[in-house]
Amino acid sequence: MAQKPSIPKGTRDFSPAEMVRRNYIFDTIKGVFQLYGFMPIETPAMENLDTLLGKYGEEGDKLLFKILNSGDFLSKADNALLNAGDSIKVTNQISEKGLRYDLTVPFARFVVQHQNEITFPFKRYQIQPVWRADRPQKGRYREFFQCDVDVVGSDSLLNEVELIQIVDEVYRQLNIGVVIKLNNRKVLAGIAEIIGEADRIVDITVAIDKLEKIGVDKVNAELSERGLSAAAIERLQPILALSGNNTEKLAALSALLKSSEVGTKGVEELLTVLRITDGLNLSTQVELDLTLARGLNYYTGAIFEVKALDVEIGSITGGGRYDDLTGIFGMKGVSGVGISFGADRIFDVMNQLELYPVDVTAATQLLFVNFGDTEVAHCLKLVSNLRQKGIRTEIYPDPAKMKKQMAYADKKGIGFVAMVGEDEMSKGLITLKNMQTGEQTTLNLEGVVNALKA
RNA sequence: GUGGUUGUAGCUCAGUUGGUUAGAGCGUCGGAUUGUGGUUCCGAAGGUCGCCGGUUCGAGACCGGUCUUUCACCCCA
Repeated sequence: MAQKPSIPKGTRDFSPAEMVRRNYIFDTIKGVFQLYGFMPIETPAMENLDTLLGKYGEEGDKLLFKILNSGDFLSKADNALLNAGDSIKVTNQISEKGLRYDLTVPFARFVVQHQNEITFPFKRYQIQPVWRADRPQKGRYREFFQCDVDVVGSDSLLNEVELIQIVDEVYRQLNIGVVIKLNNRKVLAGIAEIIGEADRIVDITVAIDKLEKIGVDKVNAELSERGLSAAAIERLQPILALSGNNTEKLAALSALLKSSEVGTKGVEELLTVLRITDGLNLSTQVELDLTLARGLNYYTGAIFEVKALDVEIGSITGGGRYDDLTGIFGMKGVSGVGISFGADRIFDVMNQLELYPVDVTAATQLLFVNFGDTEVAHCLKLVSNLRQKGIRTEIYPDPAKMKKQMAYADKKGIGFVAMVGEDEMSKGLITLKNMQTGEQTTLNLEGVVNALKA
């Protein structure tokens, strides 16, 4: 063996057995999306860098995969910058395209670009890979699939509720136990406002997002490190200490945020969403979580995150409302809300918990043994006939030894083998072997169909 | 981007304080069985020990770099 070929860090190959399982996940998600009236779109893997840059924060920009310009790209670069080793500025000169980082921003670009062809509210879903130049880690890949559903052009909170229903339905079908965490950016803005640090909302949210993980003391320490005043941190404490069920938390929050207009609006939104979902008999628990703040900073209203209950793997679905994403591309006043299912993490969860139904295989049902040219010519007709009846049928391509052909069927998990040699040909029959029981019977075509359909 | 971890046959892994020709199980291929798989038996193929450099009479083992794996941090699906 010379050098072993390999694939880039953080990417994966998927075998047939894995693809069958992944497709089960994609098909389930797609099915639910369609049930709620969403239509598919696709966008290119690469976007112009100016579409992507500046939408995900400073960190996000760093994690973008950039594509080198074609041709003699160095000739257009500034030698002074090259010699100075200024990677960032040189990058701008030699790269103008990048791989998409998520599906939401390309979607916003799509909406603006096609606004005259779109009927609003526009409900679309999109299942495609995205790329992030992150360091791989548990449940973290550099290439992974997102399954996005978004509604743009409607302010109604009914959309938020429908997204929660979709989450509930998808995970009910996949049989994954989850909790839906809900928060609202306006509430977070309100909190920042009443503690007198309205412009530090990002620092505040990033820190309190870690509450559950590192505890209140370390959160306070981090807030202090991020430059928040001791007085502000002091005023934040009642909020960090909030407890009880959703209703109790919201009541307390409502009082705390009374003086903040935006905060009060956020509380109202949460109340509305929770009131409606309460009446829907969902099997998934919806939990108000004020520490839920991570995620893209273009969110302006609801924020969602879904965590698996039985596997430690970070969030498997996330999303929220963004009031002005299209504004960045020159189309004001269009609000959108959406969520994204992380297919690769869902795949990991399903694998760990072995949650696939037994019949999730698209394996061949019937293999015809190849006995030679004459027999093949005869069998091909039978094969076509069976395929037309919807039976997944193949014929072994080479006149190999029986043993080899049988072993092939065995390893591929093919349930039945058909043998048609001279004898069967002359009688117009088929010898059918059940690979599980070893039982063998000679039937006509109709008999084979019945045996396979049973 | 920062810090730790990993790398030996297709896969999972042994390999002693540095010492001749690097092993096992599983898998693959062939045969026992030229119209019968799973079990059994026999046999074979398959390695630049991740890569590059260094120390040494001698390196799979030690040192440095690099890539890869994996985990944490930042951040995030």
